[in-house]
Amino acid sequence: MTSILWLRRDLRRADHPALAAAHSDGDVLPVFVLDPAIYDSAGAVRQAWLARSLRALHDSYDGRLCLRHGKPEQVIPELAKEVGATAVHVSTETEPDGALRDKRVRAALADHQIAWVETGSPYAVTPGRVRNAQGHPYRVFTPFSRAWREHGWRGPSVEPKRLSFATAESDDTAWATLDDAATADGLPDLPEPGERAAMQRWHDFLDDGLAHYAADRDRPDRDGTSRLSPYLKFGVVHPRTLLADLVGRSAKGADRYGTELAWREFYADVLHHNPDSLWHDLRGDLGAIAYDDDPDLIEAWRQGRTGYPFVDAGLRQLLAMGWMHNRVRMVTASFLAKDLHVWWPAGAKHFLNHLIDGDLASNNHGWQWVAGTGTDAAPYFRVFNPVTQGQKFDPDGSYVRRWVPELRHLDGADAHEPWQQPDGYAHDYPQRIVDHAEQRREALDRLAAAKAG
DNA sequence: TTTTGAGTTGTTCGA
DNA sequence: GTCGAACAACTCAAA
Repeated sequence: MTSILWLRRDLRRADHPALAAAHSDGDVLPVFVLDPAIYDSAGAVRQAWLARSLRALHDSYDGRLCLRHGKPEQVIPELAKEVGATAVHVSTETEPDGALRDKRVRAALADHQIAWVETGSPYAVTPGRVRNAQGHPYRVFTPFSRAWREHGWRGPSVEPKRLSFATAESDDTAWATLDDAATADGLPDLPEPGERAAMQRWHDFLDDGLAHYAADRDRPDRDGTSRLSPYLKFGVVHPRTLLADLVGRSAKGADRYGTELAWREFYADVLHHNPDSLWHDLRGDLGAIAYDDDPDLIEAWRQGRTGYPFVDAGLRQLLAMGWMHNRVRMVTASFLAKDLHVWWPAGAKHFLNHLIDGDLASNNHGWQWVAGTGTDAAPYFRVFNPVTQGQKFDPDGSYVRRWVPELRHLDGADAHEPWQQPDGYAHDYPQRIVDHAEQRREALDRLAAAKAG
């Protein structure tokens, strides 16, 4: 018997339940489908990262990965017929578009009496499984995370020792497309692709980073995070693998890291139950908030030319690295939503376009949290101050100086307030495009007005 | 069923 | 400089 292992957000070989399931069916044909509907919507950085990750995946599957280009609902059934596969194995996809796509593929396969088998998902607990006592999904993080931990998860899946592969020709033009993307001009330095690099990074982090994680994770001027998000994005490493390694480590850092993984699972769960919340307010009942749409201000924000050093540093880091520190994601998002009064999807799209780790659920629900339209009925008055956030989390200004060369002549925390320095604008750093205190009041007024209206 | 208390990530003001 | 209170009202989990 031959079965197809259709890989999507599970580009690995280790700890892979769907692979184990396919293996137990007989010969395995590992396949990736380059679907223009998804691929074309990714920015150059994530395309390059996907391309390099797929090359690494091809290697880890002994050069047996079959790459095809096209619509999965056509490609997968055709390929199944071509190789005489009797089943298609996948990890469950829970993101809205992917879930719909799978429904179409599944229907097409059913027409040919080919089985569709879902085993595992990109999450330790598949979205939809964690429920409260009434059987309802959670919409508040803390109770979710408690229930999520209590629910527990399987141990890592044992990798089949000797895989027996089926083979099929790859689409050479698809590989060419990927190779072009992988080597495109102007790409930032990207992480080393592949499972081995991911695990190397993880073990380095366990050895050197975990002990200080709880404190350092909020410091963009330090290398305090695991930087595994690009690998988690495509399932090069599975969170279950990481959680298993954290067991028995009593340090605060281990607990905290587990909590951060729980956030990823929480937002996936929320999105699973509310697919429309991907691009629309989760809480549509808040009343109509008045938004602005000034293209010049939005473009200044995109380019990191707002005149607020911490904000600009983050936005420039995003363009330069394809990555931004989490703390700064919140601050820059707050600036767009609260200081420029722009509806969050514009910012979420910009992030997704440039982030190497751009994850739909985490990104868009993170934005909704900042905008106040998402989960967490948090106080409406939570508006980040871009200056004090910088002073607090980048106390000697080194993060700002790294990404904003116009401010490198300013010492220490002076870099956060060039307007306080006689030579603050000596190197053409832009003036502030809005007054934060004024716009904070404006944002609060608009929320109050929306409520009253 | 009703009630109670908590809710990632903040800021400002005044003592 | 430090610290606590105030900043809405609401949702939701749990007792």
